[in-house]
Amino acid sequence: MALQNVETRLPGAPLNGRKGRTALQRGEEVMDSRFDRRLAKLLHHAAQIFCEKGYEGASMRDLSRAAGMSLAGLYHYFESKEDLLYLIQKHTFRTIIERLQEKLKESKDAEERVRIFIENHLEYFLANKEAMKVLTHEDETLKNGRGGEIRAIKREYYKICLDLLEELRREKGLQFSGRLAVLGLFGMINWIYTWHNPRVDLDAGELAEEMSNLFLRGVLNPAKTKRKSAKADA
Amino acid sequence: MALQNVETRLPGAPLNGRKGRTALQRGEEVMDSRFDRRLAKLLHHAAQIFCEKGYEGASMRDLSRAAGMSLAGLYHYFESKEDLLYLIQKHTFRTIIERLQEKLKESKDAEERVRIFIENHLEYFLANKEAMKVLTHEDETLKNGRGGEIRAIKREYYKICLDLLEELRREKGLQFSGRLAVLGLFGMINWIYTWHNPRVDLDAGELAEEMSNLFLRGVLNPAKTKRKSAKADA
DNA sequence: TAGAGATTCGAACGAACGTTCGGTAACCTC
DNA sequence: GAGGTTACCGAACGTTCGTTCGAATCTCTA
Repeated sequence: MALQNVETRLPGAPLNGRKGRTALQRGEEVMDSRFDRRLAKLLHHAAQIFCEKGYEGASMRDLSRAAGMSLAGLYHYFESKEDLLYLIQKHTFRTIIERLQEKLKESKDAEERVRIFIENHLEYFLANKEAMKVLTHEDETLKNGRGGEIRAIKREYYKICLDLLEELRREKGLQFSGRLAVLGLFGMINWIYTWHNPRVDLDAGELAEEMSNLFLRGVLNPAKTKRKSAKADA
Repeated sequence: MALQNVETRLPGAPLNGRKGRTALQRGEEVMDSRFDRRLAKLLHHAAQIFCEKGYEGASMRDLSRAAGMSLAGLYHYFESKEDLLYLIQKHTFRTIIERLQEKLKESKDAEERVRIFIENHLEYFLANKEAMKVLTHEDETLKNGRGGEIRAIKREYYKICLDLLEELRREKGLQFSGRLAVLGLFGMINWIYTWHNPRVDLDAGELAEEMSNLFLRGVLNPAKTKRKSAKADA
């Protein structure tokens, strides 16, 4: 799995060099070259720093220190700080979607598939806390081209969840707003980075079950309660 | 309602000046002086800018431009950029808690009180979107003294919500984790700033009712569903 | 209306920022 | 082991940052 953008950048002719690609390839496939592996480590360090200080608050010098590489040396691996954030977000998002689609193949039951969605999200979230915080916390940071691309992936993820919920609604003959349900669910599961403490809180699997129960009971049960008016209408 | 910290700063001897307070007071009470009113407007402009660009990404020059005041002039009203964020967060938090406690006096019914909590939160949230985004998005930005003070108010707010839910649980004889329920609820209602569009989405009251229903059904209904194992255990 | 304090400003400070450049060392291939 | 590419670095560039300072103006009271 090569992290970099294959079409536009190859090891051997990596960044601003427009001097003809001398591609380090085997057969047709770009390999996990040393370049790729080093870049992956840099992205990991960068995610930790962006997580801790925020994108704007973190400096390239912080990353240089954490990665044990000179400031100038970093720019061999990506073309700008913005590009760095883009690479982190894209890789994180694509991976979580990829894993989800793999797991969704395991069930055809609508409710079960929603549970798979939640469990996949939380599992990846808690195993990659830093990157996932960067993904959710800095989701308006990127602008224009790179921002648009990330936003497109986000819509894709949203759409998957919406489809799962509407499938459930159809199957059980329920009535609820898909949009509201998706966004309510996203709120619950994305908010976790603000509070989860592995020493105190449940692990991913247990948390996923609890949150699935909470959410699904809320969605599945008929709307029996009517709002009591606190004041008599005047 | 004076915005500033009365004990440490008064109009007339406002900031770095330690030259003896000549307090502009009437009777015992500090008034909404011109100083207070101008400060309130600055906080409003600052909230908009912090909301748009983030705390770190926003510059004092941005604020100077938006407020139509010189860069140096700003420092007559607060002592630093960090103080500015602190004043915004403190005022916002204190106001939402104050209003909540006022409204909670109107009902003794446990479920109704939870609904009041949600409605109050969403009402204030949507009416003060910028300040509330700054409150939630920059909640780890402040450190040390000022950060500790804000975190204390946040715990207070958390505790109010937790007590409401445990009151509900006791009254209805239910079983659920209060912590998980509070944080799940907070996720749903705080996440809103990332998606709410007033031209498309429900208004505060309707949204509060929908979210209350979703959440309360999830909490009130018995845990009937057992997790179906997707794979037979191997 | 004189004077004291509140308010505002232009200009500048040092520090930190993202990025670039020319060069050196390490590596791989033949 | 020569030659070309990859990997990396020290030093610096130009810009922007938060903040300060002394002076000018405005406002209110006595």
